[in-house]
Amino acid sequence: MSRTSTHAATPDRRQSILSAALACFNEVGIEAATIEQIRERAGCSIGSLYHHFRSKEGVASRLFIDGIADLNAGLIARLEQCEGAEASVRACVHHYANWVESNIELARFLLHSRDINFSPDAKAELKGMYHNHFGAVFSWFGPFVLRGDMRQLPPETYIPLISGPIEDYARLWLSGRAKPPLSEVADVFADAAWASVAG
Amino acid sequence: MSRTSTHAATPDRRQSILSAALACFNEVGIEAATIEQIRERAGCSIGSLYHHFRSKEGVASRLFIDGIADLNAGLIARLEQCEGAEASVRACVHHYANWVESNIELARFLLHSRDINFSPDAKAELKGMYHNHFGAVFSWFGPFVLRGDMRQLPPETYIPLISGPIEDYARLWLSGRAKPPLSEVADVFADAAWASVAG
DNA sequence: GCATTTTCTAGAATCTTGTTCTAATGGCCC
DNA sequence: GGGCCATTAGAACAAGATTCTAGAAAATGC
Repeated sequence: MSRTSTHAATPDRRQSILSAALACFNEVGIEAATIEQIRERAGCSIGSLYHHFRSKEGVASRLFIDGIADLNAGLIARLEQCEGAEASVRACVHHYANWVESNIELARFLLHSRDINFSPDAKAELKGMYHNHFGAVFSWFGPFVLRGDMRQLPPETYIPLISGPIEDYARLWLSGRAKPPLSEVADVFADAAWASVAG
Repeated sequence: MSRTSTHAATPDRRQSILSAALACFNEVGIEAATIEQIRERAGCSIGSLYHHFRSKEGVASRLFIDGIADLNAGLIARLEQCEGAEASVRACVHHYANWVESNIELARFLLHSRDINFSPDAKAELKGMYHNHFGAVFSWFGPFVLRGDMRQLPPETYIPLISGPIEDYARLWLSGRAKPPLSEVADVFADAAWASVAG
């Protein structure tokens, strides 16, 4: 048809759709955001949107999965530069705080959206990711527990103990209900995290 | 029209709709649950459903608000029977654990649904509730802080420190990713909570 | 360089589903 | 009985997600 600018090749349609969707989702929520709004903001057609993502949930899933992947990868990278149990535990808290402050919009989306209707594929991808991540985390911390630097507790309790509070606070902060920035309170949470798992 | 049993007065349509909706929401999520599914499960008509609740989100809002109200009221009642800071802090954790175990379906809904599109009315109701609740909680704990039984920290950090871990664990447990029941691990979290805020 | 295949874009048509609207039913009080 | 209100029913409507067909651009093979 007419060679309007809309048909302007494929610079990074995909990315522009993700950005547009992130903004829309954060403004009104996944459910209330319409394809039309996302389409308009991304400056693309419906067809294009559905070509890159299977559905609206598909866009949300991609944002979610890539976001978590980035957060997780950063943690592993940071842990590998830590010496000892205490530094590692503190790093978990500080990494979380840093990441949220550097990725505010994405963090808002991740922490706000617990009920995306993942497709079977997305579910599988997410499950695999979690499996690898927790595997890596536990093999990092395992030796500290064995050596007695960290207390032995039911395995499923470590993550809530270490990350639960900072995550909860991040939600408060992102929603505007808490004022002190994460960087300012991160030490409080790092202290608490270490105190709760120290050997 | 024909006097079928469906038109059977008004025993508690309202409640049956709420129960049906809760089940549907938990099975497939708020967005994916259709009015038709809820209607069928509740054994009522569309008109009846919309008579009792303004919209689908209206049903979700009611479940959410009433759930939070019950959880909060229980905490206040329990705190009033506590002597001292440590017992109070521990009570927060244990109350949370008990409540979730006694209200599994509702808890699953509350902890899973962060992005209900509340109507302005619902938003106002929720805001008022939180205001009262946090007011009550802080006036309960305030004296302990003044007296030095509890550490002085940025006010917004107390709740994440005390409730964050058990809440996070509850999410894990409700989603089946953690096996030990809440009652079994609650002490771990109560210890951590107290350690993080003790004076 | 040209043919072909694959990826991408476009937008109309369709289909699902939330919501509104009108009519009817049952109890209740006078 | 007759008016009145709360409740129920289900058809009609509208909004919006998704599918479908057609065509344009890029990539690939020769």
